[in-house]
Amino acid sequence: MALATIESRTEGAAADGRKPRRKSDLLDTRFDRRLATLLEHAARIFCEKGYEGASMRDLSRATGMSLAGLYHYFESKEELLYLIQKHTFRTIIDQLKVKLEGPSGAEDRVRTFIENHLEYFLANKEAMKVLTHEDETLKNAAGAEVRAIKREYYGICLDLLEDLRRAEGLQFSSRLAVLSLFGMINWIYTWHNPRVDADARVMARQMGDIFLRGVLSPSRPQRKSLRAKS
Amino acid sequence: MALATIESRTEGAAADGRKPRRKSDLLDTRFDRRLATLLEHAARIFCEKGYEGASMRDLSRATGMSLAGLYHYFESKEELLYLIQKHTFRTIIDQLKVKLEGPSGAEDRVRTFIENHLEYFLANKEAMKVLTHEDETLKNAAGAEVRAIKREYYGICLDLLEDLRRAEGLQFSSRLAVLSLFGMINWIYTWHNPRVDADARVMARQMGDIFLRGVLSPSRPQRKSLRAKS
DNA sequence: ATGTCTATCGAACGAACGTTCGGTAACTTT
DNA sequence: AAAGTTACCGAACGTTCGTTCGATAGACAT
Repeated sequence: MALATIESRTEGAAADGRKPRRKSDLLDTRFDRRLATLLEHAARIFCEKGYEGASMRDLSRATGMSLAGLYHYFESKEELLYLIQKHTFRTIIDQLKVKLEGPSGAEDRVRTFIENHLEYFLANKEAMKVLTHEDETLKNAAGAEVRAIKREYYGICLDLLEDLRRAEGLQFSSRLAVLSLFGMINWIYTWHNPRVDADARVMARQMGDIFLRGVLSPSRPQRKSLRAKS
Repeated sequence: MALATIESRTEGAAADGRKPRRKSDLLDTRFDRRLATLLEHAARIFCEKGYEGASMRDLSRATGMSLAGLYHYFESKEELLYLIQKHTFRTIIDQLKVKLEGPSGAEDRVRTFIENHLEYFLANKEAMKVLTHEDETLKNAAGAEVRAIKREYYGICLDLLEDLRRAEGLQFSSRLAVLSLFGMINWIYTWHNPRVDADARVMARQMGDIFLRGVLSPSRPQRKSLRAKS
């Protein structure tokens, strides 16, 4: 039930039932800009204390806006999380699609995927941690919508890997490959330290090496018996 | 301050300041057994709703024990999380050490690590998700202790990988390798479905293949130029 | 039989939570 | 100048939270 409002708010003002706006859309963008900075603060707070652990009073304190004033920009704490997750996911997907537009080899395309993910992840650590960590937090319609976007992202990666598998004439479980890759590149939010770790470009190169060699190498004969089997 | 109590409770009753127990230790084990089942229920609830989202009333309902009665077995919700995390981590490490006792090749030892991790993970999904997901939740002394155990576990894996690197005369960043591996094997809690995915043994084999080939393969010449670089 | 210890409970406490209400001051449109 | 809209606020509401208090009933020791 909340989703209807959510969607009308975020999917273009022209579609909803209100009167046509006569003022310049400057006011519209002022609203949007203010909302955007609220979302930024919220992402930081959700990142630091977790969604459940964060309070509206935390956000009020961080933004200097009164508790009641916040509700002028969204209608619930849940919608806050929804807006953060949806925007973050859409942005990373849109950015990826642009980078995949030109023709390129199957391996390069997978490397582009990894690089795009890590670049966006490290440039938007807080929002990406909220996206990753609060994966199962949203329920109902809003949760379903975010989960659908996630499936789209997963599907793109799966397609890239299956293209690669076909191009190289190899055999491996695409599902396991995607999920292993996602593990590698998502887990990063638990450990990456910009003062000791390389930047996104370099790390995409290194992780891409590990993953792609692992997936592309022919299975070499086991040096030793791998435990009793058959 | 809470940690002192926590430690005296969990590190053997003989060391604390109480009178020597005259009753048979049957009562002691009854207490411990009851506590253990409470911890099991708590792990399931923390797993389902997250630590912050779970309430003591949830635990009371799930166990059939009154809200007040729970506090006979631990002194705070925080200690509950601490006990779950500490016990889970210690058990997986102890189990690993046993399996690593015999002499074996460097690669097999890494495979043993992966297999042990996945086996324990899938056999104790709930506790392991709580361990993984509520990584940064505990603060102060209890948090520091769990973090120290985690560092021990990380260190074991790092040593195994450096042994392997030396044995094979290869060059790769051990830090990145460990953390990539941890990503692969920890991320599993977000997707593993026993009805569609293989069991721990098989998955350890497959993930081990990807990871080890990736780390062990010599860097093959790039088929295509990898973007403009130099 | 009496006193101590263990396990448990109903009821309550104060704090914090997400959210709402009624108002106000500034700005826009008429 | 009047009317309407937008952007906010202080104060409160009802709920839920983690935790504590005082009591009780059985088990065990003296």
